[in-house]
Amino acid sequence: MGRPPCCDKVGVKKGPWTPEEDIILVSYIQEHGPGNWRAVPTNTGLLRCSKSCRLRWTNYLRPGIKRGNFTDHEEKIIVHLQALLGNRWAAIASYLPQRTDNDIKNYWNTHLKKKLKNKNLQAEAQSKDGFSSPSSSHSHSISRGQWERRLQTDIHTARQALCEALSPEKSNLRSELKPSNGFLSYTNNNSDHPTTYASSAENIAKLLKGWVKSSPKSASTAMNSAATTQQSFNNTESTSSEETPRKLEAFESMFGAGSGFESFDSSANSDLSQSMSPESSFFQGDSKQDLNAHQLPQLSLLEKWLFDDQSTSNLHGKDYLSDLKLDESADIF
DNA sequence: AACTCAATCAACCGCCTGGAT
DNA sequence: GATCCAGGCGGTTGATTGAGT
Repeated sequence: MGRPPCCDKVGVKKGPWTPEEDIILVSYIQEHGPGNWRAVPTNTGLLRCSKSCRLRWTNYLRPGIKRGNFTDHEEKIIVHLQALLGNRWAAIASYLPQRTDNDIKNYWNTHLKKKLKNKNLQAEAQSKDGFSSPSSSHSHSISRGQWERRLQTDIHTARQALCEALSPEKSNLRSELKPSNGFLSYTNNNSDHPTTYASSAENIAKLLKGWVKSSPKSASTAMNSAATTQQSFNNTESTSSEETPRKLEAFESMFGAGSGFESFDSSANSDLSQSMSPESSFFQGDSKQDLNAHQLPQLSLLEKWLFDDQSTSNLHGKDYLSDLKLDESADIF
């Protein structure tokens, strides 16, 4: 027989997470590290499904998450990776480790889809005026040879744009995307924003700021519990609102510098590096989904091709392209 | 000030895959 | 090999927020 069920759905709480729940979850993960989600609700007393706990952690609480304000470069990367990989948000997110797949998905659905639609409309309008458009609606009627050439052109265009997005003035972003073992791995070179647990405390603090406004009573309860957990205020940077600065200081003192969460980083990051590493999430996901074993080396080829040094891009681009069987590479789109 | 509507995004749902039994 | 479950993923929903009237 298999394992017991992850959670019985009776008595499981739904809806937005409260700061109290966040604190409980974060405290538990600090102690035990992420993983074994099934045990989280029972061990913490949270009336949440294990899935919900995992989601809350991966999408909101885990360290190193950047929220809001997608940069132009990130936008370009998302657009081009979406063109290459389709709606495989986890795979796309693996190239932007500071972003969650949910965030990218939302951003795509709310912003980028519209932008691209407008662009397409413009292109269609132009084609009606006599301009030819590569994405015209007559594409289905073109011959296979034409289609293959067009595909190669599209791939080349996408690659150029992606290279453009990644270099050269975007060195800060590029520093985050380094080829490793043929794939991409994340290294955070930004000393201003180290990937420590404090960053997730900031996330919670930000959450609290909004939450305090809407429900000051329960917020103070949460903050009191946080404050009683650790009395010493060694506040370094306060993101607190003017209304509740001391409460947020209390919270940040709990999770911020010197709170012991740094030790969590060193221990938990090894776990995280597995759960968060681009290659693991990317290719584990692939292996589980539509990509078969034959397609994996092609994707790594594709990545190599995409992120190869631009100076050799044309030459190698052709080589890699010629290695890609058209029928199979078409599946990528 | 009150209302409507659109935009945003956190969270849920259902499905799939790999691993455990 | 069959069955069951945990974890992961993409699609979708619904509450909240902000802009416009």
